[in-house]
Amino acid sequence: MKNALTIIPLRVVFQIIKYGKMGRQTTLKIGVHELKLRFWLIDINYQIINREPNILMWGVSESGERVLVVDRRFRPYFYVVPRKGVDIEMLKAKIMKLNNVRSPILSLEAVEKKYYGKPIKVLKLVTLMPDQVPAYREAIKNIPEVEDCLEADIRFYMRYLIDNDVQPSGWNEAEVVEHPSPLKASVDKQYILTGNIRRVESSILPQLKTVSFDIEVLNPLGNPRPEKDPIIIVSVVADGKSKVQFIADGNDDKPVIKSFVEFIRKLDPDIIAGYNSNGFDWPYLVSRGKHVGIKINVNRFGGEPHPSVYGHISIIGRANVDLYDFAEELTEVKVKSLENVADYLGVMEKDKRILIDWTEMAEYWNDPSKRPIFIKYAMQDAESTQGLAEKFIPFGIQLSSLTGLPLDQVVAAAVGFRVEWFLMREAYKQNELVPNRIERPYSTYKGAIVLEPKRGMHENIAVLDFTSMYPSIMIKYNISPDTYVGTDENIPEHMVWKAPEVGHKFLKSPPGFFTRVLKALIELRAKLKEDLKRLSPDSPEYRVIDERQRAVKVLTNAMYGYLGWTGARWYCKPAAEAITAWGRELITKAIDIARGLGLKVIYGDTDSLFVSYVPGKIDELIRLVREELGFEIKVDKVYKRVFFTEAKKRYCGLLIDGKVDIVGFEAVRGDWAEIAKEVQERVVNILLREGSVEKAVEYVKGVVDDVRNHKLPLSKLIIWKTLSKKLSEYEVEAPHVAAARKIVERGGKISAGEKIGYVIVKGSGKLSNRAYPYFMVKMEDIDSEYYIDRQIIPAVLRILGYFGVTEKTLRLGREPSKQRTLFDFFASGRKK
DNA sequence: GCCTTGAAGTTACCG
DNA sequence: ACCGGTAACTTCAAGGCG
Repeated sequence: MKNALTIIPLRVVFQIIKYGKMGRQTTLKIGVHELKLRFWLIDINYQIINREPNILMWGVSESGERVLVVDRRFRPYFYVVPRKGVDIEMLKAKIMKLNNVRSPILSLEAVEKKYYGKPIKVLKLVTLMPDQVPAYREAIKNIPEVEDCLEADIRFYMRYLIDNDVQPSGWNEAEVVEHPSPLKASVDKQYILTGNIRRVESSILPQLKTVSFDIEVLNPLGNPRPEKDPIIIVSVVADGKSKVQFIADGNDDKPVIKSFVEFIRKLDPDIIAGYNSNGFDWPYLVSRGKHVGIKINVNRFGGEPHPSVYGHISIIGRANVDLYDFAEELTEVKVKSLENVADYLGVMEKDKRILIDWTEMAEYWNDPSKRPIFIKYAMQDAESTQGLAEKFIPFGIQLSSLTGLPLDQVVAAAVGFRVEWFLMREAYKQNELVPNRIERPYSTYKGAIVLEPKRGMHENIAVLDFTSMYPSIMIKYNISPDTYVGTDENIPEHMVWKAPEVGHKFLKSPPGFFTRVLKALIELRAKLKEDLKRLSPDSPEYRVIDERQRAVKVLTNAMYGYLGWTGARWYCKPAAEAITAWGRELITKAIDIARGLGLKVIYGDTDSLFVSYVPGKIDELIRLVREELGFEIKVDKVYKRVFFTEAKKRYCGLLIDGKVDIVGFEAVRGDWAEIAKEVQERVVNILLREGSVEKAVEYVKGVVDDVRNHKLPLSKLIIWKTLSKKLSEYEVEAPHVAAARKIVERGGKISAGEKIGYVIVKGSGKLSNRAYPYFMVKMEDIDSEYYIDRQIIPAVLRILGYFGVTEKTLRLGREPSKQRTLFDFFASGRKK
């Protein structure tokens, strides 16, 4: 069955083939068999061939062949919106005067579209070459009768995907013939589209050839220079198992680069995965290649990787995926090194692998006895990368087919752009025009409510939350840019929903663009979840559909934020503002209902409420919220004990299943020293599980002692902070900025977005002066008192302070009289 | 000139 | 380059004092 014929001869069509050099073309009409080809789309681009734009779709056929499907027929276009009252035929004539042989207007027709839900007649201008679109736009938008030009900034191949409903990272069916004049491309078969192309729904993935790789550069200062520093090792994992390494002989890396390039060309992978490969490996390979005279011609056209949209590197015909892009969304991992992420995901345990800091690399490489360890380390990096690829790429594939962005782009694109491409596809299907992206000043609006927590230890607390609060609000009140009723519009009150506090109005009907999209997304997710129930959790389809429902969820939840993003095409501040206003009203009313039932409300944030766990009353609360407010609320979790300080957004609790939750505190932040986080976590555990303040205090004292005596690894003292902008842009010399400068002074390279790991050394004056990059410092230089006074004690007192523990106690000795047991502090349930 | 204080700058979290 | 709300740290400059 696997080798079943997938290319079915359909009918004989007449194919017009042009050949010959420019200006001397001969046309030939021949009969060829048209076939129906099913292929999974990996990448798409376009190329001008014979003075025509050709859409090139790179994919895998059902029978596992690499295919290139070419469509020569598609032409770029955009819309011209006439000003009110302008005669469209007159405008058409005026625009046609711009027509010329060099950039011909292929057609200019009036079409009926909708713009923000309103019917509108616009002109659709079709040109020959994609680059003529912006040229015509610039010329036309200044015509006095023209209101605006729309959709003139959509990349040609994206236009193609949208208009033909072709899905990247998914199956498509195309009516094709074998390409009469195949291009020089590394594929098994080439076809040319003669009929239709359409998407095919399927939860089966093709066998994709995947390669994971990692390069090692000998860099003495942490600042690899392509003119000098060789690529000493390239490690590769092919198809999830075969491991290959290219290792330099001495410092000559020419053979390494050359054989790696040959290897890729020969293996011809569909997906190439790296870790920070957009930021480092590919750019370095290309510039180093340039320096030593080797072309990194690894794309399916025999060309080099090149920088493309969203800061990613494009390799034509393949999906070049930088797994770091996924890691960025893993908020649990604070320092996103490959080994940390792999460890977190269970791909490769950190303490069971070789770790070599870049500072030690030269030493390992130059010492013949240590070099094998270094080589093994490099291989482990590629293996970790491969492990990450297996964890992340299935989700990326679903995001890609859902949003319509090619895999390599969707991974690199920010959330806002993913939402936007999804919306643009929907807009096309619904005959809606896409608004232009315009530059707007940043603008704020009021957000959610956060309740003042009831300080102290509470027992038996349920956490209730609204199910998808913002999407539900959007659907219920039909909030969308096209249903928004401006203050100058006169619409009867009964026809609109009016937001509390802010007073923004939205038409009750018809359903707006966002409402329709959200309903469809929510229905789709429900359907996918149903499908999951019918599948075995170990089946490949289960994984595919599960990742798909996750992708749908992510998109649904980002819809509100998108409306409030000033960079959004469908930006609509009143809509975003109304959503949060209704959200505030909702939670306030829910609190009132809870209190009315006699439930104590301990805390709440945006869409959640912490209330005393009285099952009967909770059920009643859920019912009342459903019936009186029209929203769904559910019990998310139940705490046996939960502890709040006076601070919002910070609490810790013991769940009924025995798990300890820490929210917001230092222990879950990435910018505190590991030792402080570790101690705080342990203290929280002792307190919540055992209820012993004394035990916690004793434990802290022990650690304080260890720190004083330097009885811990330096790594636990490193404070990691992101350098969010260029060094020159800082107004204040913060410690991590000062540490970063010290790296630069030493010859290292630091760029915006990097995490700086620093420690505080002994001395006087500003902290910044005493902040040094961790690799420049020895344990004996460490200022232990800083770590005790400004890291461990504050983190610990945040919790223990409530129980009467003082700084003095922790530093010097105990004050038993002042300490009470945990059970003296229950703020509820004990004093009847 | 020294010390206190509060504003400003900065980061990372919560939902 | 999805939102606002929030805690907490360090720096920095202004203001008070002598």
